Amino acid sequence: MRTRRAEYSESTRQALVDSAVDLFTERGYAGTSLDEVVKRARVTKGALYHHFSGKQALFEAAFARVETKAIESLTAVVTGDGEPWDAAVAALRAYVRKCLEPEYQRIIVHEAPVVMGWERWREAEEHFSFGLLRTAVQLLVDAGEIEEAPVEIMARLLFGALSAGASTIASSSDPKRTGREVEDAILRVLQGLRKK
Amino acid sequence: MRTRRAEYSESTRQALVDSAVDLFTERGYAGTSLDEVVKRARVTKGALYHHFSGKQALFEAAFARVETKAIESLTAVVTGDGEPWDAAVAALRAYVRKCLEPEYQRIIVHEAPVVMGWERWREAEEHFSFGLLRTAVQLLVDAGEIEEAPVEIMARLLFGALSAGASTIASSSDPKRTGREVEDAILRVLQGLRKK
DNA sequence: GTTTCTCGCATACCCTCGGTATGTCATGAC
DNA sequence: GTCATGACATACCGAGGGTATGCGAGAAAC
Repeated sequence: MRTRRAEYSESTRQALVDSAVDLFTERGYAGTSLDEVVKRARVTKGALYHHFSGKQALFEAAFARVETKAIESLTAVVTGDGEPWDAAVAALRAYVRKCLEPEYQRIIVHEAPVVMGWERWREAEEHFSFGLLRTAVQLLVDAGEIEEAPVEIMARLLFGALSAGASTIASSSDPKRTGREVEDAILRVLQGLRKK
Repeated sequence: MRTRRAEYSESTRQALVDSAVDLFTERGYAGTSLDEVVKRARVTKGALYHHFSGKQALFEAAFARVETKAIESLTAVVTGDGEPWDAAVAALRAYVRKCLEPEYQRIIVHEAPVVMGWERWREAEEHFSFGLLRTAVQLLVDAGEIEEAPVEIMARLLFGALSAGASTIASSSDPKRTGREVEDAILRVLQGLRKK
């Protein structure tokens, strides 16, 4: 039986992470002060330091929150029914759409590599979206849809291209048109890799 | 006739930018304090604030320094002699090599999008490496080597993929092997876009 | 039911660092 | 030689991350 105290504690922690996600999305890591985070969560810094060792740890919790939510929706797409090719195309589309969400783009794509450092970010991503993307590429290779290739590398290039594409769409004056162009370009690249 | 004062002033400014490049490369923007930059340049903060409106302006000067140097070497490759196809391949190779340089990777690829904000970074890159990469893609389209396509978008995806590839090489335990794999993968992608 | 313990906070404080305001002096103009 | 200017140097301030300590609500023990 879970105590009321444990419940309150967890609720406070959630509120802190929720507030951090909102503020990091809006202002970035450097532009967000811990005082604002705690104010928004209706606690004080003591509570924050009780749950997290510092600002970076809070960021990593925010990162994990956003990515956990992301892979919930992406996993079904990657491992779903249908031809491997169609599943891969659907996964890439879904990933681009995910990158268009403000919190994913700001926290995962833009801020995390710098805040966490590239290597730590890369390592974390193995268990989240990048891991899924690599699975999608692996499934294509296994199904014989594309030539044998170092899956890791191919997935890395795709990951870089997709997030660049999404950032381009997000900052476009005509996101619909840019979105179609990005999608077409990605499909062309993928088609070019396909075995005949 | 240039005065001695003007000369000293320019020398001080250079020293500040040089120091900033070194420290931003080593520690990133957030991890570099202005006191360290001025100490390394053998001046005080008054001098820094005379030449730059703040830390961000100093970063932008560092960015411009690193990119100006980068395009010096990249321009010849993009617009050099030889078949358009070969020139494009050479340009991509040269760009990956450039991304492997610690200062380019840290300041341009990792830090700038966050410090300057994605849109400001993108705008600045139009006049630097990205602009050159787009030229390379444009030359391929003009020469009929690849199908008609929105050059801007294709260049953006490539830019994202190449910098992700370079970051992967830089953090690899076997950079030589990873380097070859990245190169092969990029060539395959490019080959897949080629008109038959 | 009462007392004691624990831990989840709240508060006060400290130091670093980006930025501001003011003063000084080396250089250049006349 | 005198005066003006601008290229600095220095002192100061407040924001913000982090540390240390105290308090009290909830849980456990009796």
